[in-house]
Amino acid sequence: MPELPEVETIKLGLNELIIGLSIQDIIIKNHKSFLIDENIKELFLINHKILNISRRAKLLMINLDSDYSLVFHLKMTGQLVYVDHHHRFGAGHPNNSLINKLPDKSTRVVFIFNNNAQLFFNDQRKFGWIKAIPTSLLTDRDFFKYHGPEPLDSMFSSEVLYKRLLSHPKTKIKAALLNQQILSGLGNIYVDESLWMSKINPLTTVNQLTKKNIITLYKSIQNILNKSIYLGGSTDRNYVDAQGNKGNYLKFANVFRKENQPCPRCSTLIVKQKIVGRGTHFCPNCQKIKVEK
DNA sequence: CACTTGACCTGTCCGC
DNA sequence: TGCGGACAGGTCAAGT
Repeated sequence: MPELPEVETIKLGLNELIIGLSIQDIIIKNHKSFLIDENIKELFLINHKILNISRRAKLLMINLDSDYSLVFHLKMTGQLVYVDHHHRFGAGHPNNSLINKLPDKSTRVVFIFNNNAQLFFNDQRKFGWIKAIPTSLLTDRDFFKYHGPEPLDSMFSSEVLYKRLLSHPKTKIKAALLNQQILSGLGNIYVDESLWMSKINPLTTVNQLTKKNIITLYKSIQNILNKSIYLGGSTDRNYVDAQGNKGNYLKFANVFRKENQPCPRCSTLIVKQKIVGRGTHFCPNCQKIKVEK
């Protein structure tokens, strides 16, 4: 599930909801979701205040005044939903059905705050995880040493993308863009959407791409991610934001989950096929493999 | 080095 | 209606 825009949307939501609250208790219903030493929990988490929320790649961090951070990876089906039962029907709390049913059978961890509101970590497939890590270790030298650049960072450029892709010349572009070490934050949805916008066939190897292809790809990635953040991310199945609301990006998607529907550019029917182990959507007409002469 | 498969889990959908 | 298999926004490890 959550790729960069979804995690960013959750971050923006939590920023409006939980800054300044302190953690009163943590109920762990599924211990594999949050392996935590009891002493660390008591000393650095309980009774500590939330300073801010940040994101790196697909990871979300809740940074505490103990100099510890809660790090979340939502994997395929993770959700982080804030519920204030005392204000459930008040301003800013949409009366949506999900919120009114929490906790439910996929609730794995519950954080209870000093205002009695709760943050639910739900995760149907149990792939997601939470870790408590000293904030000082959450750097690109340390915890994020295997992550590529942020696609929306001002330091990221088409030259950076070109250079990083070219270190894997024989890799198919679909696999390269899913590789978090090359570029972080993209997943299956936004890779397919970016390749369509750039008119690049997902099976093209990196060394078959022209510099112009990569400039186009760079711009497409930034466009699509920004658009998706603006639209609150993509809800394919499980994803919801910090208040339990679905994202709207897929209403505007060009290829993802559009198999057998006409390509918005040329009306050829969109194809879905398994490429590098993932369901891949593309237009067989305007995303042809072009070998450089 | 690049690619495939299987694992981790639960739930849904589709065909028989 | 039931049952089996395929498939699902992600990432690892192991084997070819």
